[in-house]
Amino acid sequence: MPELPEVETIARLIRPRLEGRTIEGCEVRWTRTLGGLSRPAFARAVVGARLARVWRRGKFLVADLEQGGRPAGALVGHLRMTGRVHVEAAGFDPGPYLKVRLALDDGTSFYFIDVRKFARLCFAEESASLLGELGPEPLSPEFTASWLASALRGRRRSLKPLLLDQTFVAGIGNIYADESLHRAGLHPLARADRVGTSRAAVLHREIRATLAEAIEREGSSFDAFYRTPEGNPGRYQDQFRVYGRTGAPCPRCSAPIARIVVGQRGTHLCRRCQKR
DNA sequence: ATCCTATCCTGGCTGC
DNA sequence: TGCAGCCAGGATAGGA
Repeated sequence: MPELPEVETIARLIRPRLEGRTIEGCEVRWTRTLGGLSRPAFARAVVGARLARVWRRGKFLVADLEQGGRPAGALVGHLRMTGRVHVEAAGFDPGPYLKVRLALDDGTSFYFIDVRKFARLCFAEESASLLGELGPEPLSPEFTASWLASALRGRRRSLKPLLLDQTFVAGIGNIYADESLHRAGLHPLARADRVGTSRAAVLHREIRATLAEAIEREGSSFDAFYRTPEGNPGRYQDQFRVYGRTGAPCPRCSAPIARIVVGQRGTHLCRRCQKR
């Protein structure tokens, strides 16, 4: 699923193709993708706007818009599980799952594609209203070991649901939660407030290392869904220590990787390396 | 505060 | 080979 490293990869690849472009037209094939706005209202808001800046927050892709040099709202995209993004010249075949196409002033188009219809591409006057209450960016300076240690201290939840909670920390999904917890030697069901300061520091370090390495490899493509905007799969799935490796040997101790369900999510761990 | 369940969707897998 | 049924999963909403 597109999590922080995949969305960051996408943002980096489409940024140079989008920034400075003006939207000249739009085609909406599935209204619900717009998250509540009607097609005409969406078209009125975005057509004629200039894509001033493309950035990422958590798992959200954001494009700040301008009209006549003044701020004019933002496009906020979330790929959920099967969303994909392309910026391509005329003649590109987006396939049967195209949801929204934005025609740009250089003849290319921005394609928003989604098989399962969960992904969203929304317009808002203020991007913050769609981003909600997100926790800190795990790769930013404000996400420190001491912040994490004290944030964990106040929570009684299990570690994994907490890491998946976007209001706690932004951008971590099922894959990188499992990978980070294994690397930190922490059990997904361990209670947050029982993780000590030194263990919290290890978790902090491993979350950042996992995300940074995944970005370096342009994310993970463990199924047919995630591709970069250039159509390439990521390369981090080859580095998975636990995710999707049920029964395979733990890379650290060779015990078989177990699969349990935590908060309705498939969860992978090594019972020997990750004690409660 | 935290947990649980349902909802949204469809390709792909399993079992017969 | 065909087909029914189940499953995954990010976010959110509603109930316990």
